[in-house]
Parts: sequence; C-alpha cells; structure tokens
Amino acid sequence: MKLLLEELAAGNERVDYYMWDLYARVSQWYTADEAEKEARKALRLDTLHAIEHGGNETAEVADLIATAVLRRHLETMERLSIEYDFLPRESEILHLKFWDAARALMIEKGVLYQETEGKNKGCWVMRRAGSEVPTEGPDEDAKVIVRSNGTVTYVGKDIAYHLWKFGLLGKDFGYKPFHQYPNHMCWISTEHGEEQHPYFGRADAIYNVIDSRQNDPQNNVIQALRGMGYEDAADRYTHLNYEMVALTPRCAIELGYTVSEEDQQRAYIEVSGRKGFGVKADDLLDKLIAAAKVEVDSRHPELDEADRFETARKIAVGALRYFMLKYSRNTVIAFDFRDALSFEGETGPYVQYAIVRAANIFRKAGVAEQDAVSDLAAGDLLEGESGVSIWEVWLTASKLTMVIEQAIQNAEPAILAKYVFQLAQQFNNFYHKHHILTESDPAKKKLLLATAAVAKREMVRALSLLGIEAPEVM
RNA sequence: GCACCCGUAGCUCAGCUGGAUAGAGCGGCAGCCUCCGAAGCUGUAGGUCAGAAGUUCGAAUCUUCUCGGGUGCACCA
Repeated sequence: MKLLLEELAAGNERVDYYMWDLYARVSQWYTADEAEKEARKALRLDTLHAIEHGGNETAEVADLIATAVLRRHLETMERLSIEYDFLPRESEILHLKFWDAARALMIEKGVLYQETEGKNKGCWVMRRAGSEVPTEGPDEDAKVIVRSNGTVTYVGKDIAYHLWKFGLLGKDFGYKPFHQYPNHMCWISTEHGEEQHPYFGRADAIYNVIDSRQNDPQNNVIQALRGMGYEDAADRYTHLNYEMVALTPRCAIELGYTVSEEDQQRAYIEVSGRKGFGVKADDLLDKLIAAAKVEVDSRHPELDEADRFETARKIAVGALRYFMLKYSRNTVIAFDFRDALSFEGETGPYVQYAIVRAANIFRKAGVAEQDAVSDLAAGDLLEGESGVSIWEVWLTASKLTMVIEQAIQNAEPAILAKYVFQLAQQFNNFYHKHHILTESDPAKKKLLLATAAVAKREMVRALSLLGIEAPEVM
C-alpha cells in the first residue's frame, strides 16, 4: 500500500480520485458473483471489524489510505476557503473507550437496557423518540445500540461522540498537529497526543450539517441526550439538515455515465459513491476557473498571469458558493452544468460585478467610500421616477442586519443569498439610471456617491457572510 | 404499512409566523454600448400556485383528504 501511494504520488495521480474509482469497483464486486456473494460479504464484515479493533495490518493499511485521502480533502476544501480546526476520528472514539464511558452513563441514567425477549433478545437497546412503549412485552421498535455479538452500532458511537462534544463524557481525545493553514493549525485526534494543545469539545451549541437522510439517526442521538436528562444540551443541538444534491439525467449523460431508460425519465438521479456516480468538487472548480480565466484574460490583458488567475479563482469560488447557498435547505438540488457554470443572472459573479462597478466609481472619482456618507440632504432629489431607484437601494441596504437575523433564526443561508442578489439588482438599476461621475449638481452627485457607497458596503458585508469575496476587477 | 420533504411560468427556484394586480433567474421575442465596464440595463410573451373540501372579511400560505414525485424507518456506517 505504501508502494501504491508512492507510485501515485510519483505519477502525479490523485489518491482521492484513485480511491473513488476503487471504492465503486469494490462495492460492486461484493454482489457481482452470485456464488461468491456470501463469502465476499463476510470478508467485508471481517475487514470492518479488523479496522475497528486496530493493532493489525488491515487497520494500518486503512489508516494509510484514510489519511492520504483526508489530506486531499483538506486541499479541496481549502480551495473553497473552508478550513478545519480539529478532525476527530472514529478510530479514537473506539480505541480511547469513549463508548465504554457512554455506555456506563446511559445505563446509569436508565436509557440503555438489555432486551430479554423478542427479536432484539440479547441486545442493548434504547427507546426511539416518539414511539409508544408497549405496556407488556418487548419494545420491538427500540433502536439496537449494542449487537448480540457485543459490538456497538453507529448510533452508539455517535452518542458517545456527542456526549464528548458537549463535555459530558468525562473523556478526551489525544491531539496532534495535522495540517498548517496560513493562519492556524488543524489538529487531529490520536491515542497519545502532545501535552500542549488547544481544547475542543465542551460546546455551547452544536450544528450538525448533515443531509436530511440522517434525520432519524440524528433524532436518536438527541433522544438519548434527553433521556439522560441533558435537556439543555438537547435544546442546543441542531441538526442543520438539507436535501441532497442530485444530478439531472442530462448532466449524468454529459459526464459519460450510462443512464437507464427508466432513469432518463426522472427529474434527478441521486449521487452515489458506491456506484461512483457524482461530480467531483475539484473538477467542477477547475471548470469554473477555466471558464472565468478565459473572460478575465480577454478583459484584462494588462494584468499579469498571477493576478488574472487569482481573479478567475475568486469568481469561480463565488459562483460555486453562491450556487450551493441560493437553494433553500429543503430543496433537492438538481445539479446541472448549465446553471452551475453560469456567471450571469442570479449568481455570485453578478453580485461581485456590481461591487466592482461601485469600486470603479470611487477610484475614478477620487473619493473615499467612507467619506461619501456624511452631511446628506436629499431634498427633492428622491422625487419622481429616477428617485425611486435611489431610495429603493437605501431601503434594501438598510435591511441587511434584519435579514441576517432572519437567516440565523431560520438557519437558512439562502435568505441572505436571495437578499444580496436583490440588492445588487437594485444597484445595477440605479447605476444604469444615474451617471454619477458626470453629474453636474454637487448636491445630487454627493447623494449618488453616498448611495453607491452604502450599496457596496452592504453587498460586501453580505457576501463575506456567505464566504464570497469580490475581486478588485473582473 | 408508518414518518418526513416536495409539487408555483417552457426549465431552475423564491414567496409559506394569512393581506392588495403571485415574483426572480434561465430560455423565447424586441430593443440599449460617441455616455462611470454590456459578466449589465429596458420592454414583452408566459401561471386553473397538483386537485378537492374546510377555517377566515381575506388562502400559494393554515387544517383535512386525494393524486403524483422523493427520502427514511438495519444486530450498515
């Protein structure tokens, strides 16, 4: 395995892409041969147990692969300005006996009990949220936490993990540095870590950003917290769920996948790692950067290559982040290249462009934006048709703080995304109707400059909350 | 079978803690660069808000039911 990783590195091949393909092939291999099916499933289970148990060659190989892929993931996410502080690993949750501590707590609080009859006989189970407990006989609806063979299920490990997150477990990870960002260190869990390290866990609130298919398992964890009397913690636990991203049949065909007749009739097809069916973030970002670069190259030949690339990168990231955030959380995103690769209309670059336009005005006017908003007297300048485009900018710009609060309350970034697009639209309309630099009336010019300054300030503020920055030029 | 989500213009989506002629982008059609950058702006066509009943002065929005689509309900993770 070490040799393979070295070969991939030497050949400039990507580990994550290699493993993506291999994972799909292996997943299909399990069920490919009817006669071998059971044996292969058993091999899969044995391998998983070996990895969980640790201290063997299989676990070492798994660690090598997982770490190599993880490093690639961090690089991908860093391209989108997403950084991590700490990477807790399931292997430490197991090896540091987090589950044993959680199990003891759960039994002590009466949440976990051993079933003595029925289909779950011999298992340790937990009552499911919202289910009726039968007055007699076993609660067949209960969730199995510990299997009859003594191994713990995923939900059990997740409960232990979340008790740690809230500082309720009485145990902690070991920590070691993993990846150095320009401004801070990303730590990773380990069994025996360094003495000096920052503290994680003991969270005031938890937001788990996981798609809606995990609604039930997430509720199990919250139910466990409530059952243990940690009502306060349960209230501060938010499953920030969102609907999945799927591919349109057209998009799937464009990517070269074979799509069945039946699937072609559907509105969208669920992505699947096991089938190797999906779009890779790096590929999409590469496409976006390439498309933006072509435009920037032709518009700004005066810039050097590094600046042009950086500009294209900001535009590409703005397009991608906005695309992911403009849909409300309960909408299934039917991914389509035509929409995702667009820089026009309701997109991040549309807003970035409005900001660049505003910046150009101040650069050419020789006025500092922050000085533009003072001693204003609108007088009768807001009257009539042309006045509308001025005061609607002020009205919308003044609402940002309120919109932010609304977006937080609903845990819905799309509210902010829709808002900033509307503000950019109104600014562009205003920009078209009023020619600021050539305005001869000093009072009016002052008002127009102030309007541009306020619009720009609020657009920049809203975009930065969405993790999008506007380039200097575009 | 049970639970949750969705169904609004040709397409993709907002609007849903009730309020006036239901909005945006894309696509279609017709225009706008001698004027701060056209990745922009303007106009136009396009909708029985899936259907039905109910609550209300008033329903895309709330309630119930029906139809259609999706996702969960593992001794997988």
